[in-house]
Amino acid sequence: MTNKSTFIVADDHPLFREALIHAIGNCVEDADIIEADSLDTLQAVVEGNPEADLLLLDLNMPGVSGFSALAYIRSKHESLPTVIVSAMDDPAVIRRSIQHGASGFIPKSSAISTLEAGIRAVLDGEVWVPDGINLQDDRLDSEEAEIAAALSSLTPHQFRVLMMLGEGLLNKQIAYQLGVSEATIKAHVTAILRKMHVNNRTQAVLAVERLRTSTLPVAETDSSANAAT
Amino acid sequence: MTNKSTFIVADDHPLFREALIHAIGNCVEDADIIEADSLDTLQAVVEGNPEADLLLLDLNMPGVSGFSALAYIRSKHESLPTVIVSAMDDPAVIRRSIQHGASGFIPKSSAISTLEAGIRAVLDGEVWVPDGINLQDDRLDSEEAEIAAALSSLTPHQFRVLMMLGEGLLNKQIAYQLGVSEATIKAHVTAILRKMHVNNRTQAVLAVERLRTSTLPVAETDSSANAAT
DNA sequence: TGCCGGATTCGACTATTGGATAATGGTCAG
DNA sequence: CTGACCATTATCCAATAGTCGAATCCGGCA
Repeated sequence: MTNKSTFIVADDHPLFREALIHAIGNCVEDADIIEADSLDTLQAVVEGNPEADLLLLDLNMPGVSGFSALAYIRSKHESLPTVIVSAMDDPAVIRRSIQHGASGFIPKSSAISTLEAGIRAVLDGEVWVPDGINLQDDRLDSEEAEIAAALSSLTPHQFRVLMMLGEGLLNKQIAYQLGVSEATIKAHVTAILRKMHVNNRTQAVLAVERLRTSTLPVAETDSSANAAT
Repeated sequence: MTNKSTFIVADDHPLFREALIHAIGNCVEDADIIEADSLDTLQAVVEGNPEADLLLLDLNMPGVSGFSALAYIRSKHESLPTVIVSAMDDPAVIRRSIQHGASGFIPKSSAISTLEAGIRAVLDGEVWVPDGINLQDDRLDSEEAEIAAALSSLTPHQFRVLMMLGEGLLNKQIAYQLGVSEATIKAHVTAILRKMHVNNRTQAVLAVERLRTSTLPVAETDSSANAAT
């Protein structure tokens, strides 16, 4: 029992899941593999297997945007090492992944041997990123950290509803898709707005969007304000 | 008259505007310079000077997100060459700028001589981008092109309102800031939703967000897979 | 001058959203 | 078992959002 490892592979692309599973097979013997191809299944699988040894997570699953799922899952399951497997190999994305709690980042363009090396390293407790990526001192943008903290305070249902808000759905549509009454969704939305410290759904969606990918450029922050007149 | 050039410099950072103006002075004699530091002033200036020779536009002005302003202004003033001057020097951003109609892209980190070279090249009718950037065949993402097309169908007021929706403002707040009644804003919003082919403000905001910066990763399309087996 | 079309404006009406409160049932930890 | 928290639903109410029709303004243009 104790030496049988459990892996969760979350990616909406079946062929890619297969590739990942194959690579895992080369890293450990006798591994339990659980697959997820959507936010729904991912949540169910993670909740149902809190003792899993590793989560391989695609940054882009249907129903989840950018770092939201990573930040959320990490906050709920701190003992579950998570490796991001993404088509983006932008250094900024890699750094932000680690800052949001990932234990590794493996570009989808990696060679199989690289992929396996990454998995092994993380299983050994290391933080693994591609060669040439400098993690050093830079910290998570404070605004982004606040949003991540707010996300971590959400319940699983609330998180799911928030992601659906992020698709521009009406309460009524969300209620239908989740099979509950509109009143329930309204209660969730109210709770979400409170926890995210915003006043309406549009602002909640904008907050989530900031965890998507590019916190724009360098945001001139400093400077003035005077400009106005 | 005819040989006096008019330049529009749009950037919210006064010091940087000054630097740009100085560089322009080294490129042409006797130039009329008009400055803009916000979406409001930019719109006013562009509308009021349709015969300007060149627009130097920052990608990040308060009140405008990413490529929205570029796409919009280009569609309304096709004869106004526009050069993006941005702190981002990501090749993808440069390519998308050109795809959205810019005649050039000059990183803010450029040497002054480079900046001037870029301005001269564009004034000569060329398309100028930093060395090493390959513009080649790739086309604008079709979804992004649809959004840009929708933006180009908006009236100036509608565009301004849409950008304010993008900040999560209420109709009431927008009405106050623009000095009109809430009913007017509601009418604008309705028109915007129609033209953008969406059902509510949140979806409109999400569409605009897609022109912000990173059309996420490479959208799995191709590949994948092979890595496997 | 006078007409046309689009942009802008606005009020009235309806739909959706946001917020407060309350009640029920399930789960989990102490 | 009991209390704490979550999910669910309902009801009621106030605020916001969105639609429709209409008046006004404004820049061409015959």
